Amino acid sequence: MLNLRFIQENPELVIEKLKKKNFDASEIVGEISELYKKKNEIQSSADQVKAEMNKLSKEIGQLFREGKQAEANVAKERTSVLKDSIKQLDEDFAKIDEQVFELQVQLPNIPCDLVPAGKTPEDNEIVKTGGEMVDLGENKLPHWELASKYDLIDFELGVKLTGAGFPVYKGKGSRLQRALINFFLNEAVEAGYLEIQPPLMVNEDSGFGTGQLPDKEGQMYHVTEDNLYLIPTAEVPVTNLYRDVIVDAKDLPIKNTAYSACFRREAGSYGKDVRGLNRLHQFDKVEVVQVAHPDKSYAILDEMVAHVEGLVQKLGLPYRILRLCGGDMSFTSALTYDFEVYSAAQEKWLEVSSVSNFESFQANRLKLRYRDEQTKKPVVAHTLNGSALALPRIVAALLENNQTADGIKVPEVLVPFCGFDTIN
RNA sequence: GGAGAGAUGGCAGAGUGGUCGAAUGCGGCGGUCUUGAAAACCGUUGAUCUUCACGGAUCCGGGGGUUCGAAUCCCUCUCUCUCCGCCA
Repeated sequence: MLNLRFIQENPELVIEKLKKKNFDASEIVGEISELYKKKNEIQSSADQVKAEMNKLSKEIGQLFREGKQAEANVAKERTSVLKDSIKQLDEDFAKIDEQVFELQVQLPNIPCDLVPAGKTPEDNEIVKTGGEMVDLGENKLPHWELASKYDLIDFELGVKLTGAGFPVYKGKGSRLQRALINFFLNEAVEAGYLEIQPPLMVNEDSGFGTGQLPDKEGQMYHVTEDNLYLIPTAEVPVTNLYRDVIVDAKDLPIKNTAYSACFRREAGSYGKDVRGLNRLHQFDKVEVVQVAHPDKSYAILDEMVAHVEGLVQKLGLPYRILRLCGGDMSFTSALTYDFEVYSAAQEKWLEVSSVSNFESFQANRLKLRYRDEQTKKPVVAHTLNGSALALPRIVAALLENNQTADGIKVPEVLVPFCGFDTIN
């Protein structure tokens, strides 16, 4: 969420910048401004009355100790007016504070200047294309057919056990998954990330901290009995490690990586987008998260993009990197790069990673700060994260792109992890 | 699931109605001493809101109440720990 003071001091800027996200903030910002002024007025009145009350209470205590009962009782009578007034002011304050907060959380993050204008995915900017496109010829099979041909993934069994979108991986299919997870984690650890194994369920506070709640409630599986949410990404528990934390400036950047299963309800998805591995309710992903000094966060974003690029290159997949346009970006992001790999049988690009700088948007919610070395004061940090990588679509592309008449070739980098070089 | 205990500053831990944003210890920071370091000693060390500033207000798990006055008393919720049961 955006800082209140920042909104108050830069209303025009906020409105102008949010236009790029196709968000008309003028009404909300206007209301916030008005309420904020009122809030300050109430607070200053309340503070004054409270100060008087505190003073009076001390005097009464003093009188009692001196045994001046009568004087004390006279003074007591004067407090009742103050008391009522405090109660009223506190109520008004709480109400208006709540109103401001509700408006505040409705404002999306401000996109950074690099973000291209646009409304739909077609407006995203392709910043780089890499890897070799393969020509599979006539007999190419989509990954779901390959998965069934080599008995790697059983979608029907998943339906039997749970429902659509919960595939069962078998044999070399399962081992390939495990190999990818290990490969990705090793690469991240080598790049200096600390490996974390987070809980797969989080509470409401954590959901709020990273921005899933309150708005995207419907995207997460909710265990109502215990009021816990299944994580849609390891970003949620890992970033929330730093909720309500003030870190030393010298500990920045903090680099964490985590493998986790991810759970998404994907309400509203339908059609051929959900075929095979293209869109699942449960999938595996390795995530990288960083907590950064504000001055460094954009350099770090580039570093993270380079890390993810290294992964797809090592896997030998044709890829492209997109800079998301204002209309396609998430609510919380200031700048996002998406990675897509080309799935040669489906003949389409599949999103496999999203790397974002949230600047202080999450950190404001999280109360995640670092202590400035000069001023010794807490300053809100920046947070970033990226998939490195999400497995299903990587698997889809690997199966499709590497298919031959004799079987599916496994990328060399994965062979040490899975123990075979061909699926046949 | 049953029974009990507890939640205080970075950590440990005191505080059962006013002088308590809170003793003390550890840790952190600055200094003295030292060739340097350690030890010792001295000082310092929470956050938020508000104000140009002085200052003021709020915060002892969350919410509510009693009182002139609450970390302290009452109600309620949440969470944690211990023991028993069950169990990977």
